[in-house]
Amino acid sequence: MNISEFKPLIVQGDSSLLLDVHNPDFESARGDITPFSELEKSPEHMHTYKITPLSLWNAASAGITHQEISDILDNYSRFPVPDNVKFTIKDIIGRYGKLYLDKTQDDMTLQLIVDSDMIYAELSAQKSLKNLLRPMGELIFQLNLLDRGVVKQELLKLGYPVKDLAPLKDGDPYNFKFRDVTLSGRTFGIRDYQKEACEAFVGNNKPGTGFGTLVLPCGAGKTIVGMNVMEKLQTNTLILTTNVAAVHQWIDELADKTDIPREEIGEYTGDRKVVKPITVATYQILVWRKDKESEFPHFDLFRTGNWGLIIYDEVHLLPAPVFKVTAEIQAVRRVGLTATLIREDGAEGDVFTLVGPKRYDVPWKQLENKGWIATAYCHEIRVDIYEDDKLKYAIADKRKKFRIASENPWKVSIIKKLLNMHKDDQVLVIGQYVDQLQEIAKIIKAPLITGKTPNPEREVIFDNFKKGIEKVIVVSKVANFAINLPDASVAIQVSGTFGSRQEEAQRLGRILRPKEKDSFFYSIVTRHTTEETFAANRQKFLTEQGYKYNIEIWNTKDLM
DNA sequence: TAGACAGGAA
DNA sequence: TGAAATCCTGTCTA
Repeated sequence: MNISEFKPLIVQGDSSLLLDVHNPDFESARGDITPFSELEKSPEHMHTYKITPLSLWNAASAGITHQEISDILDNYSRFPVPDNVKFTIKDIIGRYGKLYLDKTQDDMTLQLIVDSDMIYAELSAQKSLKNLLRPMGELIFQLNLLDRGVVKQELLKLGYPVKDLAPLKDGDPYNFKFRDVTLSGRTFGIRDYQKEACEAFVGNNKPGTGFGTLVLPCGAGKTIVGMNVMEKLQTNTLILTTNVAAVHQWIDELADKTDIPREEIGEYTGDRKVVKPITVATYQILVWRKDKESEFPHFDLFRTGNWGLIIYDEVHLLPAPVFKVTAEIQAVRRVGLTATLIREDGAEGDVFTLVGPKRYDVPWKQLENKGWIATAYCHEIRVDIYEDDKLKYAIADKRKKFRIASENPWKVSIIKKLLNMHKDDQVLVIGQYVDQLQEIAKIIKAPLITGKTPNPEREVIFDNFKKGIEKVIVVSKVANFAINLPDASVAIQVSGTFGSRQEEAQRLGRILRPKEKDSFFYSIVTRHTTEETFAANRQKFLTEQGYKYNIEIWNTKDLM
């Protein structure tokens, strides 16, 4: 028998990759292929990855060559890698850098340089580019400075990623230093991977660097990485976040760990509109407008202030109108921070072109191995549908079905059992429907926090939880947003959004912080219902990060 | 000046 | 596919 029959990977002609989960080389193969492919399906025996143009260009922008990718595939492939796959990889990777943007003599235009007559002809004939690109001959197009982002977007749609070498403008300088000892009295140091992420972004100021996206797990200190970038660039910075609590957290962290005086940090939100050399704003205030027809009154924030750097926190949530402004201001250095580049609206391409390609990514497992985040065990518990719901389920439409399955009363019994197993741990019970959570909270006698819970009340509950007076709290979708939610080591998910991968990632992230202790993540799902399918989709992201879901079927007889 | 709350948005 | 949370503005009250 040929030894290659035992290799873990099957490369198919349609650029999909099948990876054998039970193979001894599974882990190393997964680590090697994720930089240039995306996980599509992760059932128990075979995982499917897909090589897409975007995944290849992200790899290319990180400096991976087509030869390296082919070698990785050859190395793990059970059968000879189809020639057309290798050819496609070479072709697509080769497109990265074929087109590039550069400066011209004057300040109002840029030039797009292509490397072949064919592409020149193709782009000249493109309707969508007619008003944007002016053919100048000798493989050069001219474009207006303001169209820089739109042109890049259009070209990506046509399958040509543009390498942007046109110079970035410098903002006003702003000098500050990190503190050795923080205001709160802790010694402060930047971790190795945080430094690496920062360096991958800054790129020694070479042309084609100074914009990009950094992917780091929840709890890995994205704020620190952002501040590190600021410290390298020493310039006026605009920081954009998803909510006011995050705005305050950025301000507190900056005041705590750098010598920037508080009065030089501006808060630009619904409450306060203060612009300072360092300004933190929400996305929502930027996209606010009176009605659909009027202008965005707060967009001026981008143009005033002479920013040398814009930080897009949680870039996977960046709203569509902000992409538009970002397209306009392509000359400003910008960094996107996120735990996952997946967008449920599929706008990854816009992030790639307008904010910038992925420059850095660490698998969660790697940080776990190094001890920066807790070791987590994930379990999916499947239980039968409640007898009384069977008929209702059968005749319900799709959305009702999901709700009935989500609110399966057996789940409460399972929660009780799990709480018994984790008597000494701090536990979060997380769910999607307030009605269901109210009932659970009543039965297990634990406090409930939903969006309606007033802030002072939340504080009290959080405080009791931190002190250990309260061992369990029940939380609704606030768990996805509230950054002041205390650390726990066990999370029980009773229901979740229709297959949202980033939600699952967020929720697991909730229990990764207490690193001295192992963490447990339970997801309770009703058997043989639509909930199973959505749960499988939710888990994809975590599977990609190397987490293994233990699937258990719990018998209802044991729950009575 | 601060807060509480309603209403609309995405 | 739907429910829930959040944000911003404007208005009212003290």
